[in-house]
Amino acid sequence: MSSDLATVRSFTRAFTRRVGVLEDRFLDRDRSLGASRLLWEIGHDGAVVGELRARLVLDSGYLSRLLRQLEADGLVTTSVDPADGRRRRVELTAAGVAEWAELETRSDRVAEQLLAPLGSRRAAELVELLARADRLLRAVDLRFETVDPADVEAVAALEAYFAELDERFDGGFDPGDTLTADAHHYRAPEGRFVLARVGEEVAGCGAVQLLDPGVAEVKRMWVAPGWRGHAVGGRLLAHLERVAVELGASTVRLDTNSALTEAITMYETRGYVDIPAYNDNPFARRWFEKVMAPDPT
Amino acid sequence: MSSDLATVRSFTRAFTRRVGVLEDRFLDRDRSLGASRLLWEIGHDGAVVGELRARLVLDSGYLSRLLRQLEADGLVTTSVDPADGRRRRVELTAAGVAEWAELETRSDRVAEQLLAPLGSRRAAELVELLARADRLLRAVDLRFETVDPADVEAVAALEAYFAELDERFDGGFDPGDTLTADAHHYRAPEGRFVLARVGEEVAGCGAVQLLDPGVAEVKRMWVAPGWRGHAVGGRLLAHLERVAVELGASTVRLDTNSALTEAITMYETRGYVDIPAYNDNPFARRWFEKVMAPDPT
DNA sequence: CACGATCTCTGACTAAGGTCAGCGATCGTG
DNA sequence: CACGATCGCTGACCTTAGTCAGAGATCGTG
Repeated sequence: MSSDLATVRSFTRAFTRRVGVLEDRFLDRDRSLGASRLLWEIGHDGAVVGELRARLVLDSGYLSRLLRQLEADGLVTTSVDPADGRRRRVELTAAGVAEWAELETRSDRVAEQLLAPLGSRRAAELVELLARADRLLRAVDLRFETVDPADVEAVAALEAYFAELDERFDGGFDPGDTLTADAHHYRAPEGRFVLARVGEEVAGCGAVQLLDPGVAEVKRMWVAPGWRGHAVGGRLLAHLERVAVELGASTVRLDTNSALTEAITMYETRGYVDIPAYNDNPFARRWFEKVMAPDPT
Repeated sequence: MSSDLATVRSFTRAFTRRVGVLEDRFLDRDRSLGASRLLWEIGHDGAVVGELRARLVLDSGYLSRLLRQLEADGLVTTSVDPADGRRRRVELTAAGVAEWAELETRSDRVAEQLLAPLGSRRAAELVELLARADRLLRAVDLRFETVDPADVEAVAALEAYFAELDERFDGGFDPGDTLTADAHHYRAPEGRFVLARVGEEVAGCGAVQLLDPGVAEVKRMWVAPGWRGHAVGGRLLAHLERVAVELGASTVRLDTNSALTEAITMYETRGYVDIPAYNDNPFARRWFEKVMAPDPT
C-alpha cells in the first residue's frame, strides 16, 4: 500500500517535471499563460464571456482584463450578444485563429517531445499505458444525461448496440424498425433514455420503460467497447434503477440473451434473480427481476 | 501517430488537472509553495545554499529571501560552512523536521486521493500502469558512473548478479572468492567497473578488463530485474565499449553461458560474432568478439 | 415603467515568483 | 599579501495571477 503511494508519487514527479519543462519551452508565447489558455478556450466558435468565466473559474474582473489584452493584440473581437444585451460574445480574429493553431501544434509538440527520447517501441508502449490510465482516471467523471431517444447521439449509440448484438447472437440480430418504433416507450412520461458520458464522449446508453404501475423494465443497456472494464456498466445500471424508482417503480425487470455473459454476471452480482419469461422477446433467453429498496425520500 | 499525441495530451490534461487540484488542497500550508518546496529539498541532512540553488534552479537573491522566511518561522537555521567560510549550511530545526514530515504525509495523501475514487481493483491497475510508465520515463535519464569494484553498491550489484547466475545455470554457479579476487582487474589502469544508475537507484553494472594491448573483455554485465525491457542492457554495453576504446582496445570480447539467451540475442544484434574459446572459463559456452570502429577522436 | 437582478467592466489593491546590480566577506593562487 | 574569483545577501524593481468593491448598461417581471 505505502509502496503504491511511492509509485504514484515517483510517477507524478517524473511526469510533471518532464511535461513542465517541455511546456515552458514550447507554450511560452509573448503573452502570459493565462491569456494563452483563455485564447485556446475561446476556440473557433467563439464564446460568451460568462461561459468562459464558468469554464475557467476566473474572477470576472480578471477575465475582463485578459480579454482587453487579447483584444489589444488583435487576436479577438468582442461584441454585444444579440440575444441578451448584457452579455458579450468573444470571437477569434484571423490572427487569433492562427495563434490558436500555433498553440495547438505546440501542444502536439510537447507530447511529441515527451515520447521522442524513448524510441519508437517504448514510445508505443508508453502511449498504450497512458491511454489505459487516461480512461481509468477519466471514468471517475462518468455522468448521466437524459436525452430524447431520437437524439443523434442516442441513435448512434443504439446502432452500435444493435450492430454488436447482430455480431454476438447465434443467428444474428435484426432490429427491424424497433429503433424508431420503440422510441416513444423511452420518452416521458412512461420512460427515459439515458446517455452515459465521460467528457463529451458517449461511454454507453440505457433506457427505462414503465411496464405496469410499480414495474419498470431496463432496456438497451450498452457500454461502448473502449469503456468496458471501467465499472461503467455497474454505475449505469444503478443510475437506471434510480430512474425507475423516480418513475414510480419498486420492481425492475430485464431480459437478456445468453450470449451476453458479462451482462448476466453483472445482473446477478447486483441482486437480480431469475424469473419466468415476462415477455415474448424472441431474442431473450433469461429474464431477471430485482425488488428495489423503498425510496428513502 | 497523431492519435498518439492526442492520447498523451488527453492523459496529461486529465492527470495534471487532478493532481493539481489535490496538491492545491493538501500542500497549502501557511507559507508559499516555493518555501515549502525549499523546505522539503533541504531535508533531514541539511544542505549547502549553493547546492540548493543548483538543484531548484533558483535565483540567488530569491533563494536567500526564501531562506530568511523559513528562518523567521523557526524552521531552519543557517551557519557558515566550516569547510569554506563563503558558503553557508542550512539545517532543519526540530520544528522544521516536523513540518517536513507533515509535507511528506500530505504528499502521500495526494497520491491516496488520486487513487481513492477508483476503487481498489482499478486503483491497483492504475498503480501498475504508472509503475511501468514511471520506469519508461525515468530510464531516459540512465547514466553511468565508474566506481571501485569494492564499493558497497558495486558489491551489492555483483552479489545479485551471482545469485541470479546460480539460479539460472544448470548445476548452479559458485562465485568462490572471485568477488574479491578479481576486483583488481576492474580497477585502473587495466580495467574499470561501471554502475548504471537511474536517479539514485542502481539499474545495472558491468566491467571492462584489458586482456592484451588492443583487446578488452566485457565482464559482469547485469541489468537489475526491475529495469529489464527498458533498453538498459544495450546502452550499458555501448558504454562499456566506449570505456574499452578509452582503455586503448580496438577489439572487445566476452563469454557467456548458453542459459543467458536474451544476452546472446543482444550481443548478436549489436555486431558480436562467435569466435573460438579465448579462455577456459568453466561456465562459458559461447565466446564473442566485436571489432570496434576506430575512435573518431 | 419602476425595480431588482444580471452581466461586464474599471479601479484599487495584494501576494507570489522572479530578475538584476552591487556589496562585503572569504578563498585560492601567484 | 595582493588580486581576482566565488559565495551569499540586500535593495530595487517587475510580471503574473488574483481579489474585491462598485459603476453602468440591460433584462425580466409585476
